[in-house]
Amino acid sequence: MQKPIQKRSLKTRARLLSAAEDVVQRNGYEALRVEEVVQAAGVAKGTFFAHFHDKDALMEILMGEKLSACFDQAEGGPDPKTVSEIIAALEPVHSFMTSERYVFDLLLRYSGATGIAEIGPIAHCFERYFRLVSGWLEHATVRQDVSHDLLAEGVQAFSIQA
Amino acid sequence: MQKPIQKRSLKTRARLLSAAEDVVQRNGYEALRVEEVVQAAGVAKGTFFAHFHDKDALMEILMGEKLSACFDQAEGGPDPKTVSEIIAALEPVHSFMTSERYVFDLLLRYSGATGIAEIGPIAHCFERYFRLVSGWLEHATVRQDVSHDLLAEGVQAFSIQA
DNA sequence: ATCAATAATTGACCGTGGTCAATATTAAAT
DNA sequence: ATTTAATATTGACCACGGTCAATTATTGAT
Repeated sequence: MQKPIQKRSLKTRARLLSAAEDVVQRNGYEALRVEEVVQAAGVAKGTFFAHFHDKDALMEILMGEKLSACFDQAEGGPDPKTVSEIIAALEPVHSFMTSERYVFDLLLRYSGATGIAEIGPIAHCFERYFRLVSGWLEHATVRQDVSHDLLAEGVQAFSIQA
Repeated sequence: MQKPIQKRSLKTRARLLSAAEDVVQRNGYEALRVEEVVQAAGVAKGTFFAHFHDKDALMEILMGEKLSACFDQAEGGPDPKTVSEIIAALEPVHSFMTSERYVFDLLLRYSGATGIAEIGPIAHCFERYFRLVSGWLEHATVRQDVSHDLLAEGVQAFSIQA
């Protein structure tokens, strides 16, 4: 009993996302302007907000995709065995997280640590972060006196503080 | 060799702060509008930004004062000895932190965990949080296998996650 | 008291995120 | 092919944070 979606709508949404990626590529996340995106996509501003609840919602999608790509890469390679290997494997993720203050703040806000809000793409990525590290720790040469889950949680918390 | 401050300026600043407190009292932090504050204070909008770099700077001051008051109260009473007593003593702080999502997000952003920014009133409060809890833990009946500082840090991290 | 230097205030103006009634397009039913 | 109901798009408009050249008030020097 949900309203059917016209294919025109899907195309428009794809154009908006593609245009947004281009804009980010050029000037980074913080500098993105909705006006710029809709012009590049060739639609009116109102259309943007028919597809995304607000600017942050678009950002969540863009950053979620970027993070996912980082994790894909990290999962693709061989499992890191030592602490420094783990750090090296996570480097792309952390590099992205700290690339712009705006990015970091938004990631934190939607990480799921902060809230009631329904689970979004970024919170999903943080779960993946946790599972990935936890899995690595299981077969790595690290301290064995605490559970892997707790350590993974520690790594996550540390990465946020640092 | 710093520019002298006229007393008129101090009065204006005091009026702005007082007006802002009234506004918050009525409708909470999130709903505060700069326009409303300057009207209540009887000054022009430009004056506001001559006294505070941006809206967040005012919020930092207001929330910092509120937090400080909570800590004053917590420090005034007898030292809590058990975990549940500690939780009870910190209840006003945590209650305030979670009273509005906007408040929580802003506190987190200026907590000092996130950044390069120079230390402000909120980061100062978080330091106080740390020292206070660390001091309590020294004479409390809690696990002794890890340092008090580490435990205090854990409490702080926990309070942020929860 | 007058003047000069500078601190403080003003308010019209701007940029940008977000809204919504009006309009256009789609697609199913006949 | 028409009609019709639902979906998608439009763009003028608003709200609100922030800017800055122009103006006014203060203060110390003479």
